Amino acid sequence: METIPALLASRLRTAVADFGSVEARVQAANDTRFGDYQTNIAMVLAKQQRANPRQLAQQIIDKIEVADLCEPPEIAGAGFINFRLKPAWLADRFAALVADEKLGVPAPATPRKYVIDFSSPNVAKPMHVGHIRSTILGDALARIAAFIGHSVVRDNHIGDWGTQFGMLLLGWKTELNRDALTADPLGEMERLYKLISGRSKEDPATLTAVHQELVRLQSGDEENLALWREMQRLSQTQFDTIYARLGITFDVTLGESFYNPWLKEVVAALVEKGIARESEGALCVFSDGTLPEKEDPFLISRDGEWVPMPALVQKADGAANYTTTDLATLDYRLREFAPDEILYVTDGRQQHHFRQLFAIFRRWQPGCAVHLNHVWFGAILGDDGKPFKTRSGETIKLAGLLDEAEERAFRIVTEKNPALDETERREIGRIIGLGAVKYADLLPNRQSDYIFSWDKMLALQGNTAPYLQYSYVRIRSIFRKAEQSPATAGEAASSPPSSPPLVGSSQLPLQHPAELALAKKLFAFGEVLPQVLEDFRPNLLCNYLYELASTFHSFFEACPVLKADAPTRASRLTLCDATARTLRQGLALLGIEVPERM
RNA sequence: GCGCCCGUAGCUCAACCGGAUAGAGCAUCGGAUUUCUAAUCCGACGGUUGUGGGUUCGAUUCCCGCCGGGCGCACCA
Repeated sequence: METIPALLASRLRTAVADFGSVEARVQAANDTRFGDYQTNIAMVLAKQQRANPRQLAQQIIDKIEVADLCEPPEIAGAGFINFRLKPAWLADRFAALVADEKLGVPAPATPRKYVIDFSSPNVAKPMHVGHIRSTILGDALARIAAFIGHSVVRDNHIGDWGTQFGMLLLGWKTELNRDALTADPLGEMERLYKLISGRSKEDPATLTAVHQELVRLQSGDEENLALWREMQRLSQTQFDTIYARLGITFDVTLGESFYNPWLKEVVAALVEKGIARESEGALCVFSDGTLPEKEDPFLISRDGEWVPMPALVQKADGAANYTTTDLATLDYRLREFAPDEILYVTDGRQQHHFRQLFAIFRRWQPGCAVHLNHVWFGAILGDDGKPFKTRSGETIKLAGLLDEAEERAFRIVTEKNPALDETERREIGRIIGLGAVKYADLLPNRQSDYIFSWDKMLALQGNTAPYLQYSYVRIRSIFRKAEQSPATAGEAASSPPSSPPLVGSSQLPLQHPAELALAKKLFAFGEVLPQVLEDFRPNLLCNYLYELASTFHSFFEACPVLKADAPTRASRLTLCDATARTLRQGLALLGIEVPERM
């Protein structure tokens, strides 16, 4: 289903063809006084041709053929062209929207294949608040891309290899508390890591022992490998528990270690192609001088001079590192999945790493058409504006955070709706608590740092998940009542709000301003979703859903549904049904569930 | 020092590749409920968009300088 702006834009393109070539952009009017949609095409064209914008606008209006869908367009301000849709067309359009399973989201011109690399926890470390944004953001993007009609591979790249295992192995062999391991495996492994890490900073002998354990692991020592596998297994169990709670799945879960067999080849290929060379014992990639200095990821300015900032692909001790693994991973993904796009959802501190990685890859495989995107995000901060930690300076564990969210939500449900039995209150608390956490994380612009606040996150007023869920609940309540009361012929959608159109297109008298506002807001779902994927910004979807919910609540207050006369009642029920479906689908795309009552 | 990001209402944040009178929520104040869930709605208050220039019909948005903050800067990932 084509969106309204796309429809108007195509009409504009035809009308403007004689005047020059310019991209026709149509957007929803920001004020109903101006109509429903607007374009600044005449002003853009006028600037291009040093012509009078209002005159050009008039010429465009004279030529454009839109009489079937809107009133004669009007010129306003410096040269805006405003469109006001005809009520009859609006009604037809609304009927089509209601009948559309995808709620007006247009099919992509060319479906693409996305590999989305997100979450990426580390073995032997509990998942903490630092993992939440990658996990939730990546999941939302995956859901959105799939819903639009792209194909998606969800790829969890586990940190299962690296120098931390030297510490863990030594700790495991010398300090392991079996009971603690049984009770809380990740807590115990974390304790061991911290213990040895602290000790090795002061004691050279410990440091040597740590290094020996690492070397033994890397050279294939059976005992160490077995312990390492045990740590992996215990960790994966914990990850799976968290992902199950969050409703998140992966198509591919592979550790960094999986790519070890290819590391030598990658390095050899880079050397052979002259991309990497030896420097201070390490193998490095230097600038090839094709980029301006400021944009070159292999240069850095020191004291007014541009000096090399190479990327290491092999350390002086012969071991590979992060960059090498990422190159091997990238190559593997291309061979295995042949994606059009790869998304790396990580925090913003890794921007330089990915710029280097992408640049090396382009030199290594110049013909490859894949788009590489570093979808980065800002930090989560505490009240003090510093990285979010507990009072004692510990990182906040994800499992505990989710527990607390559910518990707080449960207490609120109990307070608001004590009549429900405890099982149901628990379930509602779970849905609301998890929804609140996810929504609070997705709402800010992803590149901003944001301040974590329990109160804000679980606030039930304002732009929050519970507010959106409540809109849905109110609608469901209407339909429950509609079933009880003697329904007039042929309406009353029963349980799942995915019903077919309740009435025919000719019977949708959208007249009340609140009805029209709601219908127009519903049209916008299909306009917003592609934008979300364009810049990987789910916050646009959050804002849309909030506006939709807010528009619905206004409608709900202004327009009685069940008490309205027959044709109005039917059209209002249809509005409610479409709103419920859009809210439920929109929240589902953010990984958020809706309760039937709350 | 250099690079990236940021600076918008008392607080937390928006603003769709430059668009019309910069929007929300929280907080504060005032109103609405015998009516489909008041976890709601309606209204008021609140701004020199850090600062100084520039480009433009038009700038929170683009360019330059300055002030302030965060992050990063070769053998960790």
